[in-house]
Amino acid sequence: MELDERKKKILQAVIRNYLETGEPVGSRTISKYTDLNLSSATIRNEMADLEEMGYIVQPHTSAGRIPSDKGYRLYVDTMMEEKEREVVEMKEMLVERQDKMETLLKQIVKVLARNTQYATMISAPQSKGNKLKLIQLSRVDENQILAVIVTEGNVIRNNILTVNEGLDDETLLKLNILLNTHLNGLSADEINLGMISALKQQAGIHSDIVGEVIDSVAKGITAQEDLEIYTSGTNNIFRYPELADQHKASELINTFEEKQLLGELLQESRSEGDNTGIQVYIGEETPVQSMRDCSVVTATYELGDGMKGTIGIVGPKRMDYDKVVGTLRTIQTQLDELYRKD
Amino acid sequence: MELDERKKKILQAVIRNYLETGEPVGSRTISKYTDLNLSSATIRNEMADLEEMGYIVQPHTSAGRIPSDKGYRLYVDTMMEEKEREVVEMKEMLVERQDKMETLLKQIVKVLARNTQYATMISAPQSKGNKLKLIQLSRVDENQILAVIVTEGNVIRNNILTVNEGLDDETLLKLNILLNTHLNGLSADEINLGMISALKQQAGIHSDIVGEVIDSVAKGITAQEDLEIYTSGTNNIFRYPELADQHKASELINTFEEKQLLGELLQESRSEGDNTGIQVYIGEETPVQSMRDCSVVTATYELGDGMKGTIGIVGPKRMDYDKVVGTLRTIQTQLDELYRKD
DNA sequence: GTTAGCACTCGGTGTAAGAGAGTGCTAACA
DNA sequence: TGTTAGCACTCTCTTACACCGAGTGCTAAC
Repeated sequence: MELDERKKKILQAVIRNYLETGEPVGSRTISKYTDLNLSSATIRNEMADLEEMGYIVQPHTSAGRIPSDKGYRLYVDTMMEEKEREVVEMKEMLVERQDKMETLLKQIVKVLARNTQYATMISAPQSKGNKLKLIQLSRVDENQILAVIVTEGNVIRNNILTVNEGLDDETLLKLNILLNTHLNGLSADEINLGMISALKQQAGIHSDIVGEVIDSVAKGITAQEDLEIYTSGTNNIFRYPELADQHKASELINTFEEKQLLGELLQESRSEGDNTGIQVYIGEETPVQSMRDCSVVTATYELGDGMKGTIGIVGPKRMDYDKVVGTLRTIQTQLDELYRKD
Repeated sequence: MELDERKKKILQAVIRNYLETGEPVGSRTISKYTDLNLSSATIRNEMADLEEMGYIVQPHTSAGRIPSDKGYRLYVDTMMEEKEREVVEMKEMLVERQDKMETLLKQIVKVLARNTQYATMISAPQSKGNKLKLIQLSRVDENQILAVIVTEGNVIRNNILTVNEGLDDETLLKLNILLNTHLNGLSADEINLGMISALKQQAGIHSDIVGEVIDSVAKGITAQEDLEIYTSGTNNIFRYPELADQHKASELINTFEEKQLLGELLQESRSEGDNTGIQVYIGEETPVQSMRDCSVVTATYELGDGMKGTIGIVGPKRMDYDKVVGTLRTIQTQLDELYRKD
């Protein structure tokens, strides 16, 4: 059977209608809604075909039809009309670059959640390929050293290193200079073991302790660390009855609290996304178990130079894809503009 | 009417039973449960009295009784038998002091949530009265300066200050020395305006920019900042049917996500707590609207020297008070021991 | 190919009946 | 006077059943 133009139109009408109402949609509704001027009987025939082809399903015998995952997929791939959305508040909020990455990210998810009414998440930009701006070692205690590492985009990371012996001020100062002269401007993947051992040698005399410190710092720079993720609007899932039942809600909320799975999801979507950096997972396509009744839309964003992170929006399968994709696109653009000036 | 010994025993039995089952408890159950050897009819009479006195209520005419807020209150105040609880995992986890406060706090709430099966929260220890260990200014950009402030207990705070003119390295170094010599070892409330302006004077020549920087640092030290709060186990609320309905769950989860109200709650409980630092809010007693069907138990903890924070546990009103209070007590003790060594 | 008509299916709602748990009250008992 | 047995009563919860409405699939006519 072929999916001709008329069938497409009907499918689109079914989906649009279902997105709005959340109720199974029947032939009569379509007959009145569209400009096809067909009777409900004709629509019924066509819908039977669409069902046979797997684009729509009947929850039970005498109900209307709802889109299947395959139907949504077709819609997202070929029928969606992205609405370039004005993101309320977004502009004012982002006009001024936040000093701290953390604040910026928290704001983004919050605003996004308010705008879309879905649950949102964002992963901090990965520092891989991200340049080191500053390393600062300071003594906080007899044998504890604070290492502050600042990378491009003012991502600040603090590490406390415990050393066996004390280090005197002078050594520490030398170390600071040494590390900064050699490492600043480099990105994490440019800092390899060879370079580290060269540094250790150069540190010379106190090589033991110094080596220890350098190791820790190196680890601090390289470490993916536990991939920071910020979320917002988790309780929006209660807006959608199909997600709000106890079991599903609990699982979802747990996923959002644990954050680990979210990390993997965002991570994966980044490598998979198409050239626009936007990726849509519908129902079972989602790699995260607890989201099998949801759809997830992710967007990769880029701040300046190679600093990439991912934004994710989680909602019911009948989410407003047009709006969500449009909104994400807007944010991508705004972030890009904001940070390109560098 | 007087609350004699027998009535107390019956009340206690009612509460104990209700805590376990979550079902209204009837006279027959009590008659069999207790060692009072009274018939159900007698119990019925007593229960009618208890209801009249307001300690128990009947959800509807032909149901058993459940404790009222007043009943719980009496129970908590006079009948509870704290169980000194071994906190599973706690010991291993805390044996080694965490380098970073953040990690420690996250671990505590997580372990606590797993142990109690309730929702948990913790506020970071307030730096008020908490001594400054280190201030470190570093330049990250032409006109951006990173101020790292470390206080007792290794609470690290990063601030990025934007200055109008650049500062040369030498000035920055001087500033570092100046700030550290004068401020280290002081607590936030010892650092007042007079001291700041004295410092500014001393900074002399570059007074404008330097003043600006000092101001920012001072603000950084003093600022309550947005009171950091960590939570865990929010989805535990789904374990308790009386909290799991859509509306309540949504509200609760929202409260836990927003965190602001939690902050106020923890803050308040700190000042109110009795001498043991443990405070129980039952139902309507809670200052947070969304928790009016919950009970909240808070405990103030102290790390070393004046660094106080608060732990909170949120569950249904029929929470296992004995266990929760016992657990919190244990944690108080352990944290105290751990940090007293200083 | 399209449409009108019709029998059929099935979920949702409303009502009624019955079971079960628990109470309050009365009267008898120690 | 306090305690207990007995009983009628109340109220929730479950089950069964009927009914309504929405929607379908099919057939026959256009």
